Amino acid sequence: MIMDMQSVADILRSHGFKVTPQRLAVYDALQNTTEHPNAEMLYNMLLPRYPAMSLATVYKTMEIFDQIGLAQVLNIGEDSYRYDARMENHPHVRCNTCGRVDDIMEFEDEAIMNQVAKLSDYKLTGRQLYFYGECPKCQGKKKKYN
Amino acid sequence: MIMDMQSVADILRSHGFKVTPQRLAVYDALQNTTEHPNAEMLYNMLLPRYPAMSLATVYKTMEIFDQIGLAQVLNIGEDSYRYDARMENHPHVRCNTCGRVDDIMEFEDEAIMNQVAKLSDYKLTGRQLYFYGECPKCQGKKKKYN
DNA sequence: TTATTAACGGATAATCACTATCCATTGAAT
DNA sequence: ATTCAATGGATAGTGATTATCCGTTAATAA
Repeated sequence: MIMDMQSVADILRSHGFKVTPQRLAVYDALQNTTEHPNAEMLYNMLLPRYPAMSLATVYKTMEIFDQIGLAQVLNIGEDSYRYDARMENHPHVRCNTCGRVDDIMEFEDEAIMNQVAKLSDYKLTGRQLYFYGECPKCQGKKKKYN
Repeated sequence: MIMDMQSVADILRSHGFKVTPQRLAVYDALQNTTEHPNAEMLYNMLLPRYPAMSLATVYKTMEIFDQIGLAQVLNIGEDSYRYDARMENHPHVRCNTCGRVDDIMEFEDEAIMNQVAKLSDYKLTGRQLYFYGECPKCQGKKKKYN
């Protein structure tokens, strides 16, 4: 769960990818935020320290991270993908008012998987569970999204 | 759950939208398929009978249906949206091999909603549950997606 | 340490699903 | 039947993501 830069470098190399300052910087930025940034948010987070950073590099890096299991891609029903460095499969909640996306950790989903497997006849390999509502701070405000 | 064309017409009118042959045709096509088509699939389904149909009309119609509760929009992690005329909230499963998307009906999700509400402090209003795996026909074949 | 080279980063063009715009046509209220 | 705002179709525009190109760099070997 905790992933230091040495481990990230090892995983990159073990999959035949080079270890570059940009890739480590992207990983570091993603790991040190809880806001599930999209590519542009990551780009803007990195720009102050890496003025030469390119948005294309962020996309290419995230594609690699997704491939080799260093990040997962979220499709929360917005116009862009969001990224998450937490690799344990867990549900997400988005606030319809402020747009923030939170992790739901410690969610027990084995019962769900069994129920779905039984109802569907599929051999299940993954899942994405998204919930929508009002976050604690926004309850009572007027909706902005959806 | 069963929605005849008269009811569709009434719902459109009651929301201030006009009833047009195109809108009824789109609804009819969507209701009579189980494959969760995206806009282009719907467009191609309609083309033989409505040669003047426009892809833009499909998109505009689906946006209205989504607004007034005649269809729901799915984000299954593909490059396009899929649509579903079944309005009861229910999970979906996509086959990683053939790409088909199936409904999971009769899924009991009250326990999940309660669990998530407790873990998140959100006031929940909706959810989208997506599962991935191999459909019965594809089990044993080699993966095509993801 | 240097040489070599395939992979990489950055800039930018291209792609493609979706949306906005424009205008002739049409549903529906009078 | 008349009127007119809403609509459909054609098409241009948008914006997130991807592909391309080329000078640079990480990694391996000399």
